[in-house]
Amino acid sequence: MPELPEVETYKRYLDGTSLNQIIISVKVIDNRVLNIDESYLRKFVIGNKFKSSIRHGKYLLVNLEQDYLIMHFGMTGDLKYYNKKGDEPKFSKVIFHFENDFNLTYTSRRMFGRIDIAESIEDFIEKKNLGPDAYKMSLEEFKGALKRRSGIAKNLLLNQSFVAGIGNIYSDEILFKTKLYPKTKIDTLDESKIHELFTNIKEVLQVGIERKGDLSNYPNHFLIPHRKKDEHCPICNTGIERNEISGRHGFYCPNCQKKSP
DNA sequence: AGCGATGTTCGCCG
DNA sequence: TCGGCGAACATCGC
Repeated sequence: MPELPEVETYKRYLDGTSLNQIIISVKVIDNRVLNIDESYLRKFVIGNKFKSSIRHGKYLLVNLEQDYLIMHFGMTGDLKYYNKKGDEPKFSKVIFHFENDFNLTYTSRRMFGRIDIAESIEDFIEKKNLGPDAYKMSLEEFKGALKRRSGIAKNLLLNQSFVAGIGNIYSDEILFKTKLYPKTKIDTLDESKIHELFTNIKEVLQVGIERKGDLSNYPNHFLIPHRKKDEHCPICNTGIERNEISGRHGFYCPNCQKKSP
């Protein structure tokens, strides 16, 4: 489920369950989710503790004593903390077993997520070429990220090198709230629209985090409950349209989100 | 039973 | 060089 609000929810879940316990063992059920050798993962993790965690974009970086365990969740990743042996969740791929006999499992159905090790946050962000975190960035950072950028608004929001954390669903929601046609060229926006876009990125993600990334029960005036065929805009009742940009399909209101800004 | 899916990456092309 | 595009990855629920 993971865009930024979901990953933030996973972070808080991990922080609330799994910190400061010695990791006794690691069970790798499917090593395709590992970017590193199994033995290398063990070497860094076993006998260590998760000290704290940081989320950058859709990545969760868990601080070991020195290094970082990096988790990315792809489209179907999740974390579960559980005790009983029989409770091992479906799609578990890597399980961290703690001294108190509880386990934290990283699950992935479609195998798009990855687990990695990094020596520092800065190295990792640089290696992945990630932009500033969409939720934590300042207006100045956002404006900095926009410098020398062109292209259409939807693609830019999805581009993790521009700003990290926004995915397909939240990009649609942000564009909807800002009343921007998804293919609006970003360099045509004036200062006040840029500011509005920034504010809406924050507000939409804030709501997402408050709702723990659960998309199933959003207020009606959001686009999220209307992301399907034959739905109507909750603001103006125009039929919601669907288009495809760079292989992702998105939804928008052709009346609220007019082509020329 | 086929289609589609909240992500990333890579190669191609303009 | 950059941006847009499409494919590839892999799996399962609807």
